[in-house]
Amino acid sequence: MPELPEVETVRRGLVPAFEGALIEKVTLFRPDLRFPFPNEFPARLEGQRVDRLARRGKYIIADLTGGEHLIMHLGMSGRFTVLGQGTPGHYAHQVAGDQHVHAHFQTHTADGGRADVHYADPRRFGFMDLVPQGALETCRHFAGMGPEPLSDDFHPEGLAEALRGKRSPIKSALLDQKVVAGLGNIYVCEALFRARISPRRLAANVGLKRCRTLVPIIKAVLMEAVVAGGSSLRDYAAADGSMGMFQHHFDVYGREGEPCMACGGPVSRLVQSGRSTFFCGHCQR
DNA sequence: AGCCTGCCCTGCGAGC
DNA sequence: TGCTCGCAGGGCAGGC
Repeated sequence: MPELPEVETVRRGLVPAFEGALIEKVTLFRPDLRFPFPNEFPARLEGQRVDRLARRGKYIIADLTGGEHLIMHLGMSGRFTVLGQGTPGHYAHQVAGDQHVHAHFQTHTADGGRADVHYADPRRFGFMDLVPQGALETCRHFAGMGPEPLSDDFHPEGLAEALRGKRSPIKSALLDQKVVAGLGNIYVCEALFRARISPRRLAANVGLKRCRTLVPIIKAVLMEAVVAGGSSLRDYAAADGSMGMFQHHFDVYGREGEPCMACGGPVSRLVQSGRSTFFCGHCQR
């Protein structure tokens, strides 16, 4: 899954089941996702309470009372589903019928309710990890990660500085989580279109002036997408199973050959860093 | 040092 | 209908 808006939508969907909840039981249906689960993973979670469910870039972070942080990344196809106590039959059916259930959390929520949360990831690009208290910023997942795009830490001056001298195309630079956290292929394409900046433009040639345009646009695109519940293409759904809606608002993503919303010319596609870029060659310079 | 390519893995739709 | 191919929202190791 995906980019910041989708991860944020999933985080919000998990809050009722996780935040303030006691993790009673953890079951692993296989020993690994992309990487092996941490040693003694279920035992280190069971009996822990989740103080807070946060997000950093495309990661969801559960702060555990015992001190460790549970890091969750959904990769490309990871999906959390929250099932209430009232649907045990439904849950059993899903577990029996779904070959891709890789982890299952049973929680006792703060208001006395119970929830079953399961994580399934067909493509297994996702992973979970445990990080010691106080080591979040220095752990391998977050060391060097760029600012949160929706925070005040992300501003035109900072972006211009991060891009200075960079020889890669702006498209690739914005996908780099060290430049800014949480952006992925969809929202970079959309933001560059709105900013009328060519994805091929060298990052070094996106100076402060263009950053003053680009930064507010990145924030706007992400905020709109969060409000819409993210974008559902193939794998993504929120933790309650609902679909995001922002895919209906794409200007360029996935629209190769279709008319540009601004000039009516055809939307183009090219491959950069092995990924599809969608853009309007007429509007974006 | 920093950039790019290839790879991890499975599923799905398009095209034959 | 059934096969193969290309492609998919991410991140990392390795090579240059």
